[in-house]
Amino acid sequence: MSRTTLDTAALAHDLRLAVMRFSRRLRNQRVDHSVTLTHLAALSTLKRNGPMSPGELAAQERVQPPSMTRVVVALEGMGLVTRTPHPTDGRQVIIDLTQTAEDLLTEEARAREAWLSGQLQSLTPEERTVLREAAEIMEKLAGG
Amino acid sequence: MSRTTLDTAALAHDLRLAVMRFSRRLRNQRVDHSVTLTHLAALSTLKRNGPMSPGELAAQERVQPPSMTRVVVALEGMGLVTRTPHPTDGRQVIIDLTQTAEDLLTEEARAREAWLSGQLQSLTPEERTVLREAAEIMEKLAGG
DNA sequence: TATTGTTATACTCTATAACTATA
DNA sequence: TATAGTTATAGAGTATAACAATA
Repeated sequence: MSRTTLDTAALAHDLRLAVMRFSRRLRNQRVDHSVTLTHLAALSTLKRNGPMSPGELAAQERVQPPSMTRVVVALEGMGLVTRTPHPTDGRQVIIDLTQTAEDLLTEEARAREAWLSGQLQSLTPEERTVLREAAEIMEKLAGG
Repeated sequence: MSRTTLDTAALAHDLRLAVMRFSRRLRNQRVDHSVTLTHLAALSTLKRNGPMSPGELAAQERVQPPSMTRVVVALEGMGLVTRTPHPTDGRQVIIDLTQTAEDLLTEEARAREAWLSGQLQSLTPEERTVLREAAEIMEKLAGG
C-alpha cells in the first residue's frame, strides 16, 4: 500500500467518526422540539431552491421518496408547506413553503443555529475557512 | 450585524446541511448489514483508546448512557465485546474487544471504508488536507 | 447522598416492498 | 410499461425517566 493510500484510509476513519459525532451534537442541540432537524433541512432546501416535487426534494436531501413523504406529511400537518397539483402532470405534486414557514426559518436562522454560530465565532478565521471549504467537499461527496 | 457575524450564520447553515447529507450518505453506504455504523464507531473507539466503562464510551461517542447500553448489549450478543467487573469499583464494568472484533475491524478497514476511501482518493491532496483539518475542528466542536 | 449502569418506554429517522394513479 | 407518489411495515438510533446496586 502506498503512503497516500495509507493516509487516505486513516482520513476515512477519522472523518467518519468526526462527522458522526458532530452530527449527533447538532441534532441534540435542538431547543424548539416541534420542528426537527430533518424537517428544518427540508424547509431550508425549499427556501433556497424554490418549490419542487417530493421526489426532487428527496433527491436533494439524499433520502428515499417514502422518507420524504413522511417529512412532507408532517410539515403539511404543521401548516409549514402546501401541496398543490402539478399544472400539466397529474402524477406530480408541488411542495411550497407557507408564510408561517418563512417566518419560522427567519426565526430559526437566529435561534436554532445560535449554538453552532456561537461555536463558529469562537474559531479562528482560518478554521472557518477550512470548514467552509470542507462543507463544499462534503456536499460533493454526498452527491457523487 | 457585522460582516463576520453574517458570514458565520451562512457557514452554520451550509455546514449543517452538508454534515447531515454526508452522514446520511455514510450510513447508507453500508454493505455488511450485520454490524451497523454506530456499532462500528463504538468498536473503533475501543480499538483506538483501549478498554473502558460504558459511561466513558458513551461520553466519547457523545451519546447518553442508555443508548450505549443498547449498543454494548448488541455487541456482546454478537461476541464482539466482553463485559468484566471493575477490579475495585463494583458499580463499574469494563468493556473490551474480543479477537473476533479485532479481526472484524481489520476487515472493515479494508471493506467498509472502501467507498469513502475511494471517494477521498479521487480528491486533490489539497482537498484531503482540508478534510483532515476539518475533521479535527469538528471533533473539537462536538466535544466542546 | 452520589455515581454507575440498566430497564422501560417512546419518538425520530430512514429504508424496502407493495400499491395507486397518471403518462 | 414507466414514472411519481403514497401506504404499510420494519429496523436503527437515540432520548428521558425511573430503578438497582455500589461507593
